Amino acid sequence: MDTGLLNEVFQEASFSRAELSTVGACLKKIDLKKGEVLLRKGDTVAYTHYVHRGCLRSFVVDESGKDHTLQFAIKDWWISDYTAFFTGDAAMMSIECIQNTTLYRLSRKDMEQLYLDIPKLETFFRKKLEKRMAAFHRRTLGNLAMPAKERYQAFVKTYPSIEQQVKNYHIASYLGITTESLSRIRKELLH
Amino acid sequence: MDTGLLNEVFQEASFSRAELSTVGACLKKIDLKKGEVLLRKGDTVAYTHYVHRGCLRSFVVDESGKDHTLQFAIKDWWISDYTAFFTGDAAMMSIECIQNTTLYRLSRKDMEQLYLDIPKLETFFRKKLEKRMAAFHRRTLGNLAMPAKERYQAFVKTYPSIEQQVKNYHIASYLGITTESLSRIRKELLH
DNA sequence: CGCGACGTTGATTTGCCTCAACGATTGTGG
DNA sequence: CCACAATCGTTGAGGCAAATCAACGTCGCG
Repeated sequence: MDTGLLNEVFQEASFSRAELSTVGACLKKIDLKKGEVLLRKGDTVAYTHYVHRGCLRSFVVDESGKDHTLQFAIKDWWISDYTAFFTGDAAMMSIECIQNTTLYRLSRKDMEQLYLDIPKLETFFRKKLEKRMAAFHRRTLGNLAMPAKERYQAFVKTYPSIEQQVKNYHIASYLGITTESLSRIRKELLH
Repeated sequence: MDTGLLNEVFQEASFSRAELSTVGACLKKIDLKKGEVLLRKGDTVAYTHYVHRGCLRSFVVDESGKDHTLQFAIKDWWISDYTAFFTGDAAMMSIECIQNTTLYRLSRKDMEQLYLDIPKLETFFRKKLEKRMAAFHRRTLGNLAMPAKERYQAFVKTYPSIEQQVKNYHIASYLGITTESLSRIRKELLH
């Protein structure tokens, strides 16, 4: 992995050239086409993934067949089923590509070792995780509190770049409404 | 704190008598009456609490004044705003007693020190936290996927002892419905 | 060109909420 | 220990947001 890309991945932290190269040796590039599945519900989760290009979504399908998008991940995001990644349990969600995507994956095992070699890295990932948890928490509370129109507006405001990249039915599935309802909400918002 | 109680608190783990007494020295007993507030939204969170007797709930109030119960805690549970407890941010939720309650509290500072003295304790709490996160995750997914009647049935099945202890309006607030709706759901479930 | 995937629109239904009234239960002061 | 109030739970009527069902426009692509 080249230095420029590594600087991009870890831009927020300040790692030495040597540290970056240690980490870089553990990252493996993965190319996936639109529609390909990165993680299937029930799998054990050995990796977390940095998104360099493209877009993915994590989702669950309930008993009645309805599809619920939990998160999108675009450039510069990390994605995995973190509960399963850390506990070793089977994945509760699936992850698929909704565009052609380039990832760099990092295994749990390498991560443990890197934590020992480069303590700063543990802080880096802990902060990522805390941010993710807080975001998930906010989203959950938002879902409890807000009607669909406001949830949509909040989504557009928070993730403008995602809103432009993904299909309507994925946004609807993220908001927990049907494509028809989303269509009507959008119409209404054009005055 | 007496040995019997300490054995109860840490029953799942196997700590030596000396270790238990080290931990015990950091736990402080707190008695609270029904209605008293343990943690207020916006507070910084210095403690986590073991519930020895009674019942509490964590909750948020949204802009329209609606009350949303996030979790109940009865005997043998630990409760705090863990996101805030770990990050040092202001609490996003409040916690109040819904029965007269006896707690044992542990400060973040003592916890850090105990982790150094008794590494096994870190594992003990990490597992607690992972279980809590997974439960919260499942609940969130359940809320997305299930109608109110099924959410209620799932709640009764998962937490039968809580269902018997708390008021209907707290259960309704946990399920995200009104007391009227809960009343009607219950009626329907009696064939 | 024609087919499939996607988005929109309309008509109808449904689950839950709101508002309002009324029993039941609990608690408290006389 | 009773009386009365407050709290809590139930029931009914009416309304609304979003779902469902169904049909139709549009775009991209073999």
